[in-house]
This record gives sequence, C-alpha cells and structure tokens, in this order.
Amino acid sequence: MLIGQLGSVQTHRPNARLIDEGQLLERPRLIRSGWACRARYLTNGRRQILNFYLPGEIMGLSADVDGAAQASYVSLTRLSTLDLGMLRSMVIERPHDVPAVTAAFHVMRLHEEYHLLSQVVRIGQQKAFERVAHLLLEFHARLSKSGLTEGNSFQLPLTQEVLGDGLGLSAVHVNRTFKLLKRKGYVKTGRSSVTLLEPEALSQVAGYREPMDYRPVDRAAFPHISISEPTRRPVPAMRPPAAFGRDTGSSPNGRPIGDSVS
Amino acid sequence: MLIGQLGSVQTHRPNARLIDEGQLLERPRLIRSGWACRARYLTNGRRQILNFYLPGEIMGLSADVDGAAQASYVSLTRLSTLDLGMLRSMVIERPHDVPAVTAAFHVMRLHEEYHLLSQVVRIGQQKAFERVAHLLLEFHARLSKSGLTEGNSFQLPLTQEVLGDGLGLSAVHVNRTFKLLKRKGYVKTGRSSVTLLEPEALSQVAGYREPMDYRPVDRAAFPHISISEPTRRPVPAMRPPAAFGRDTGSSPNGRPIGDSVS
DNA sequence: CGAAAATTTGATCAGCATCAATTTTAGTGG
DNA sequence: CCACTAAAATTGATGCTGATCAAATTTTCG
Repeated sequence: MLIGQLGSVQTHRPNARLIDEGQLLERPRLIRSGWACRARYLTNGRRQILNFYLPGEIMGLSADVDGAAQASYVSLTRLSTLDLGMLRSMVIERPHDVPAVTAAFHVMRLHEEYHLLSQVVRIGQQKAFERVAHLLLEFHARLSKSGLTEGNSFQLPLTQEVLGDGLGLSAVHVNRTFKLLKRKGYVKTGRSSVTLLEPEALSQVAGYREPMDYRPVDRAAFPHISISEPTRRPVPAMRPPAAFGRDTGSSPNGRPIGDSVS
Repeated sequence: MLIGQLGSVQTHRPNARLIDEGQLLERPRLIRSGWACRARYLTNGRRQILNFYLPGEIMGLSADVDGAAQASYVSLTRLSTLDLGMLRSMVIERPHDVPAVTAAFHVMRLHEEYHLLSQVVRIGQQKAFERVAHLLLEFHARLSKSGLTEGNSFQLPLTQEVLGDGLGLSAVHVNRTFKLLKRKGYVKTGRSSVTLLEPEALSQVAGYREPMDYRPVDRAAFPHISISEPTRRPVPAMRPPAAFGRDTGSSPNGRPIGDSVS
C-alpha cells in the first residue's frame, strides 16, 4: 500500500522558531530545501545547536515526538518542509503495510542519534581545527546522500556565527580556523560553497570516520517527494565498521573475567 | 498480563567493555547496581563519555538497539545488570498487553535523549565550574528518582578522570574545579560521596533546569525488580517547562511572516 | 602492610574568547 | 542598475581558561 497524498508544504523565513522547547512536537517534517537545527537557548542569550537538519533529512523523529519538544527547532535559512504526520501515523499503526517508510524512518532516527554522538565527541575532545574539518566532512557526506554534492563541493548556507553555535566556538575563531584550513590547502570556499580539496587527508587529521550504515535512504519510500536538486548520483559503498580494541576479555588489572550469571 | 520471569542477572568488573562500538546491541539491561556509560574511543587513546547510566536506569534503549551499537558500552564500577530482552519483546509485539512497561521504556528513552542534549550544552557552552556543578545536579536528580539520594547527598563512585572523560576536561582540572566548588561552599565531598550544600544557588550559577517530565518512573512496571537501596521517598512535583521567548511570529528583518501552504 | 591507583598541588603554556575596528558581501529601495 | 545600509567576514591585540607536565601526598585494596 503506497501513499496517496502527503501533508502540506510549509515555508519559513530564516531564523524562525518552528517549535519552541516544551511545545508539543506533533509531526515530523521532511526538509525539501534549506537548513534547520535543533538548539537549546541559554539565559545568557547564547544558544547551543544540538543538531543540524539538511535538505532531504527529516526533523521531528527523535524520542520527543508526540510530546514536549526537548529543544527548539529553528530554521537557519529559508526553509521548505513537507508534513509527514500522515506517514508517521501509518508507520505507527500499520508498519507492515509500509515497510519501506518504516525502515527509512528507523534509519533516519539512527542517523540523527549518530550525528548527535559525533557532536558530543567533536565538542568534547577536538580542537577548533578538527571540529570544523569534522563537521564539514559530515555535511558533505550527509548532503551527498541526497545528491546535493558536486564532487567534493557543496553549498553551505550557514554564517560563521551559526557554525560557531554548533561547534562551541566563537564566530571569530571559526573564521580563523577557516583561514587556516584554506591556507593549509584542505578546503576552498566560494560565496557560500565549500570544496574539500583533500578529503582523505582531512578525514585523517579530523579523526573522521564514515558511520557504519551510511548508504543513502531508499528514496522509493517517498514516491511523491523529490528533493531540490535531482543531481542524484550513485554513492560508493562504505567500508564496514572498524572494530575496536579488544579488551572485553581481559581485566585491566590482569585478572580473568569475573562475569557471573545467575 | 504481567511478567512471569525476567532475564538473567549479570555482573561485570569495573572498566569492562560490555559492548563494543559496531557490535550487535541485542537487548536492553536494567542496572541493578553500579554505574556504566556509553563512550566513543578515539585513536589517540582518549575517549569521550556520551552518556552515563546510573543504578535504576536502563541502558540499550537508544535507537541502535537490534543493530550495530553506535558507541561502546562500558562499566565504570562493579556492575549488576538485569536482562530486559524479554520485556522489550513484549513491548514490541504486544505493547497494549504491557502498557506500564511500554510507557516506562518510552520515558526512559526520552530521558536518555534529554541527558544527551544536556551533555552537548554543558560541553559546548559552559565553563568548567558550571559543567561540574551541572553534572552533579543532574546526577542528584537522576539518583533521587531511584531513591538513591540521602537528602542532598549521594554516592558518586567515579574517579575524577572518568568525570573528565564525560565533561571534556582533564582530570587535573576536574580536581581544581572540585576544590573551588568546596571552597565556595557549594558542595562537600566524602570518600566517594557528594553533598550539595546550596542546590538552589548552584542550579542558578550552573544554569541547571529540571527536565519537564522528571517524575520517577512507575516502578510497578517492574514488579520483580528492586533497586539496590529501597530508600524510596516521595519526590516533589517539578515545575512546568519554562516557555521560551516568542519569536516565531515576527521577522528579524521586520517583515510579516511569509509562511505559505500549498 | 605494601603497592597501585587516585587525588592534590605547582608551574608553564597553548588555545580560544573577547573586544574593537575594518573590509567585504548581501539585501533594499530608488 | 546603482546607491545605500545592514549583515557578515576578516584582522589585530589582549587576556583568561584549561591543558599539560611533573612531583608529592593520600587513599584504596589485595
């Protein structure tokens, strides 16, 4: 059973609060064009961007759907979104009737959490240079899933202040970091575009790893939706997850494992 | 229909990798005693703790259940866990037969995401003093839900190095920050206990807010489980979420809203 | 009791914030 | 299309925060 009609299209101006923290988060929305984010606003007037939503991605699939939003949803550019409330209802009520959509929703939830974890590691463990590089690599990978990259280039319609809000850096330092990235030959910037000149080397220095499940979402799940740029291009298969250092079997104190089962 | 028998109990030594990143994350586990975390390990030997799991909480309810773990699950102390795989199966297959458990799982997922968002804000926007204070306040609130606080005191069985891994700080600086917290009269520390001397003032300076839905989980959902300390005590009702500044209606450029529906 | 882990303290230094000013870019109305 | 204005990017100078290294002390635990 496929989708007859989807929800309504909405457009928003840049920097509009779509949903404020605490408000009812009713339904997910597919981003048809533009960028958005989820953010927490502090009493000192600052904000921390928790999560970016790129064209082709869905916002409002996190655990707080159908409840009070855990953070504010904010547009970062002009934004066009498509209401997916009906699709979500179908997934909840008759998941087996819409297996592709059900799977796609799950994959997107997984990705959102993955990006959130990456965000914590970036901010918690990396220096400015690595943070910016890491985020650019992530943006490129995510946009390429929707066919919105042109080789190693992509449109980045965010101000350096917005990037700072997401990276835990001041806008000034984001600027200096970009300068350094350019001077070292890692990236090139146009008016609002970025080109990764040395993606592999950059991934190396930024400690960037492709997520395990990072194949493009099955677009067949959204038969009536076409993403802004139809530049869809085959995406190379990603390498499998790198297993980590084996330590589960031996104690840091050198003793055998004491796990017991009752 | 209630639960006849639950899964097996397992115990783990401190610092054991329960599940490595990329491994199959099969089933959630209730923590009967001890502390654990979810962490990403970097190639430079460091790690970032993404999420702490306290006694009475459930690990393995995130989006990656039944798939490849998005991070490693690691014990931080001696740990006793109870397998909830069977409960989860019931929730998935016949949620209406176990409404209390279904609701409890959902609440715990919500809380886990909430804590993750707090983690991003702490690390991204706060200074060391605020970070440590904020985390201590969160620990106290979370432990009190399981009745594991004694007034404003609680057991904190983590080393300062572990706290540093979670706060994006060096162990040395965690130490200095604790010293400052004590000198300023905000907290008192015992061998492995913490007492919050001025919780309200501390919440103020740390920008700490109770999450919206922070009432204790309905323990009736887990009839056969008793948490370590049966010191359960009524928890005061929390204040409703503070609504944020209204901005959705007016443009930063002073123009009327251009939202359109098609 | 003895050894290893954890905490504590001191000293030095790098990274980034902050403030301030200038230049460039983008958006608007004429 | 150009002039004008606000936003964004850029650059410089200065200072604070927290990392790092090293060593001493205390606590924990077998």
